[in-house]
Amino acid sequence: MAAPSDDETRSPGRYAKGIARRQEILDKAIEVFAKRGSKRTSLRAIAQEVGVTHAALTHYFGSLEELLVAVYRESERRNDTEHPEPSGLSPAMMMRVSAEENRNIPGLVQLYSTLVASALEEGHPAAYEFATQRFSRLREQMAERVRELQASGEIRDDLDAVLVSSLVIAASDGLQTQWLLDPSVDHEAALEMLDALLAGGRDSR
Amino acid sequence: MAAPSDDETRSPGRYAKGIARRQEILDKAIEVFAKRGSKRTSLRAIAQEVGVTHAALTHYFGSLEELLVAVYRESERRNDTEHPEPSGLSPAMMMRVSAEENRNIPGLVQLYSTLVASALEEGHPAAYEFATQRFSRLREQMAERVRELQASGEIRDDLDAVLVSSLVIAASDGLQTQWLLDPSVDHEAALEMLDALLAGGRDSR
DNA sequence: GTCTATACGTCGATAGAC
DNA sequence: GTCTATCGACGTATAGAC
Repeated sequence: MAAPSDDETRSPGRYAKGIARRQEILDKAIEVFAKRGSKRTSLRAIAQEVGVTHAALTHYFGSLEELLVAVYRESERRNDTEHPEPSGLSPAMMMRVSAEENRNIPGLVQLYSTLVASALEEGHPAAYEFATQRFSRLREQMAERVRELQASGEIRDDLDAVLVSSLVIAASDGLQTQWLLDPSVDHEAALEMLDALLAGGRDSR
Repeated sequence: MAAPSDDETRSPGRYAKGIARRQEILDKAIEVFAKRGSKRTSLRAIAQEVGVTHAALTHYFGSLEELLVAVYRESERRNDTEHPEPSGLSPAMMMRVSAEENRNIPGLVQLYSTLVASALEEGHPAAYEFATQRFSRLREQMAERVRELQASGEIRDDLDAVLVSSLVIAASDGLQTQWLLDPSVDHEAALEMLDALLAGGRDSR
């Protein structure tokens, strides 16, 4: 929220040429991820498809993990700008909409899971920073929305907004995992049920 | 559920000697995981601390991933036998109790996340089988418990038991992740809130 | 400033000796 | 049944061409 608009932590300088080239490489890297599934995520494989040497990737991104974070962040940013989120959504539907968009890009959901899992281990600062920032930003946004809906009576006002946010985000992430492993898991219905519970209605399904 | 009591998919034979040796190595591998954190999970590092060559580990377990699955399964099995789950728990509390026990073993939660993330990618059959089995077994157990509590009036009977189970498991997993990354996330309170919502009470917190 | 070429150490896996 | 030896691939680091 307080962060500047773009990620400049590893840009080779603030000159237009370098930034443009970095962006160009990042674009191609995203294409590679979108085209292939979750396979072939090694530095050398990405470099080969992008058309450069693997050393060029580390030159611009510092490490494989930072490249992966950049790919995910940029993909998410594009989703947000190309498909701006409709307003007035319930908490669970907010998560559901963005999750559906991510799912259109093959490999992106796997990339997200990999980054979060890496963040939990020691020695992965880039993944850790990505995951903590993502969750805290998401919780803030969601909590604000929850408070609005509590004010308008659409969510029970006896619930802590931050707790509700953590719960909804957790449910969305976890349900997506279960659904990917077993498509018979109806994650959409489960999120709708959660929404109904938060609203306090008895007519949930 | 229908599976035999032990995992024999990669045992070097059904002779007592080989199985005993495998178990012995597995015991030491678990000690290594319990002692260290999530670090040093390479085949060679584990082998060194166990006191064998890395080739010996692949001989008994086939691959690193299968060894990791065996370590997690055995740890979970010991938890279940040493600390049998109290009966009469609510769904969210069931997850909370077992999660707390897992958290006592350093590195086990990270191992779980790594296995699930691997399961989502192609080319990780051992992790995939582990994750799908775990989730489906957990959902079955939990759904049965939910139905009991619905019969006794402690959970709203207008909710689908399987959906509730998926939701509770997802919330538990996701909240644990958020809590590990940011301990200010009160995952216990969030799970209690979910329990209260499922019960239909307005006096949740 | 960009990028290639190259080398280093480690990885998981495998083959074959004992 | 367990070892040594070896393989190809990995991420990373560095030197130097342009």
